Amino acid sequence: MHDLPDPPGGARMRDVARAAGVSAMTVSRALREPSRVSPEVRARVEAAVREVGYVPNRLAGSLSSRRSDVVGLVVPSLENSLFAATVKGISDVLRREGFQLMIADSLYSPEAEEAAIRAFLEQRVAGLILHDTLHTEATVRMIRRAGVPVVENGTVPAEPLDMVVSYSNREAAKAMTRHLARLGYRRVALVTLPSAANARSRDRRDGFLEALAELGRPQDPRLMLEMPSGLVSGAEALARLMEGAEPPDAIFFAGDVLAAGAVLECQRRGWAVPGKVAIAAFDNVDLLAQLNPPVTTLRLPRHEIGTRSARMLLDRLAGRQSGPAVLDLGFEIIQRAST
Amino acid sequence: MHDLPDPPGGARMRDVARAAGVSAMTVSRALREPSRVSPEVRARVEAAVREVGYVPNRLAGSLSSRRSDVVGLVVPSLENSLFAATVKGISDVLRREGFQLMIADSLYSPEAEEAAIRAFLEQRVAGLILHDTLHTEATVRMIRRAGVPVVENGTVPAEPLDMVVSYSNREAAKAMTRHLARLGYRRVALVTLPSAANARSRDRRDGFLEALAELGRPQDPRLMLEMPSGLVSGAEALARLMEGAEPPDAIFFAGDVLAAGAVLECQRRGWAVPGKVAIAAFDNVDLLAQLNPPVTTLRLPRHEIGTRSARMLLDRLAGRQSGPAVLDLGFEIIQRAST
DNA sequence: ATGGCCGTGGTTAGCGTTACCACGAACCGG
DNA sequence: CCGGTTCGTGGTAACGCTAACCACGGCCAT
Repeated sequence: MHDLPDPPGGARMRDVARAAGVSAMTVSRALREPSRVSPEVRARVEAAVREVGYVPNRLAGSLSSRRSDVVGLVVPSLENSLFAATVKGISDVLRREGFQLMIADSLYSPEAEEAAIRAFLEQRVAGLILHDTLHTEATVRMIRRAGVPVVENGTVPAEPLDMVVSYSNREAAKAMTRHLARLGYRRVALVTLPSAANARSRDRRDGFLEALAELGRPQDPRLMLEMPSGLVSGAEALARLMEGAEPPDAIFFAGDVLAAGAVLECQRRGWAVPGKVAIAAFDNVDLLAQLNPPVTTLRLPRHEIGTRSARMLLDRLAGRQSGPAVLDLGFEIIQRAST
Repeated sequence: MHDLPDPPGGARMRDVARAAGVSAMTVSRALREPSRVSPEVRARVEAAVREVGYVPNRLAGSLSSRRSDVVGLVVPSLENSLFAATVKGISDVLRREGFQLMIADSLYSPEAEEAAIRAFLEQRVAGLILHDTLHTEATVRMIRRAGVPVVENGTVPAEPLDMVVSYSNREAAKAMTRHLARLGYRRVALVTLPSAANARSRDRRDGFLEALAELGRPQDPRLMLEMPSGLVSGAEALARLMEGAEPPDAIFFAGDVLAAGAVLECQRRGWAVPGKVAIAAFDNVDLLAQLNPPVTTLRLPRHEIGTRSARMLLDRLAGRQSGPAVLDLGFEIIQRAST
């Protein structure tokens, strides 16, 4: 909280009004509903605005009108480029509609998310977009009480808070697992991010297991691994899985850039991919297409999740849409040379 | 701009006051300066806050106090992970100090930046952090008039608006060019991002040329190329440079992931790096360390730029620091196997 | 002509908070 | 034991804007 040096240049609406020879109310109208003001007055007001360098005070405006044009967004991490695509999609839509974006990271912690959401509600955001679907009880209560519309993004949750725009992590993992089986791989391993604080990881693991069950294959704990995020981590996962007694013939890296790290490690070890082991990834980062070999992966509508989330939120705010809604945007398998 | 559904759950300060049996003013104090209120009253107020589910309205608070706890940040792109590190640094500091982050992308356009800044000033942000140093005249006027503190980040500008936290793109490019010369490379090529709307690219080119001049080497236009961002683009740059009559023996990719794209292309073509051609990059993205061979690059203090920028801004807001200041955080060469 | 109605602009009363000042009660040294 | 601090609290007036009325003049239809 700190000083707002308005004083010297801070022209207020009444200064504009004086300069234009009208009342403050007319200035307000000329700015927000130009059609309700005569053309001459409108021109005088516009000239006066430029003359005095007026910058409207939305704090005052929002307080008075009880509306806000700020949307709060919480992502698990600001550094992960996967979320960046979604953020970009959100921002694109908000900009066009004249909304502002307030952003915070939850660090994958529901408590940190709660703090961020509380701060957003204090700023009286018009709506929230949350990239995690796991919330504390206090968070849910707070949001309900505030009556603010919410879009959740990370996966398709069992009990949506309000609106949802996502793809299904479970279905995506299941589809890729089946795909690998169809290609003839018999021992498919799964590497996920730590599932403890990450519902998406759990969903992917569930999808993987479901596919195995459908295929009538046994679960083999030696073929499942949790690894932290990062290229190095992917290389290590590869090493660990391959040095076992019955190594996998295919590895599905269900997260982040793990798969890329593994492919690069295969290069170093001189292992043929998919000759020695096939590798599949979860997210279509462009690096995967450029690796040697290019990596089979899923195309997830990251950017569209952003645009549709923002649009859905704004529709609700504009009263164009009413109830909760769940939008599953699906996914697509991109078969490349690595499998 | 849309409806703020305060009504049902929207407890105001006076509701808390009533529940606690004190005046609204006392509630305000209990919340902001607990030490100035007796322990019993403080406890009653805290209980009342929980009881009625009170969420302070910072719009009203800021309007009244003429302070704000929101910082506006403009980055060129929300998708580029290079900026993500800086954003993260900023966010980390702001969170700890109880500030909020409003973010927008300029798309590398000064006009879009102007629009974003105007919107931020309308929201009465306490300060601005700008990742570009190229601004329209109107932008400069607006910021000056608003009297809001600003930190610029992208490079060390000729005429700082206010405060600056950065490394010098020119010095960094110069250092890497000298480094390559020292390693014995005779024909060093430079690939930059399009310099038209990107002051950083120009700075890097200037640094490169300065180094050549110091080394007494001629400029060779066939050894300079501008390419858009991306891995594919790096591969193409490599191809173009190498198919010339007198190809370079080293290429300095001064931006983004171009270098990575080039190394991957070399793998595909079976070209030894650095046997056939040496490759150096500009930014220390972790991919570069994992490629085969690992790529020589610069370590730039991206995260620290964020933390220091935020801290400098908050120091100014707290009156702990006064004048403009330029902080050059330097860089470091990481020599790896690719050169 | 005259009543009503639109199109325009002004007036008033907040929005929910904080700054500022006032006030009474304890407290304290001379 | 009394004038002056200090401490804790409350009242009031903004902060800059907008919602909701209200006023006024001109215009048409009857």
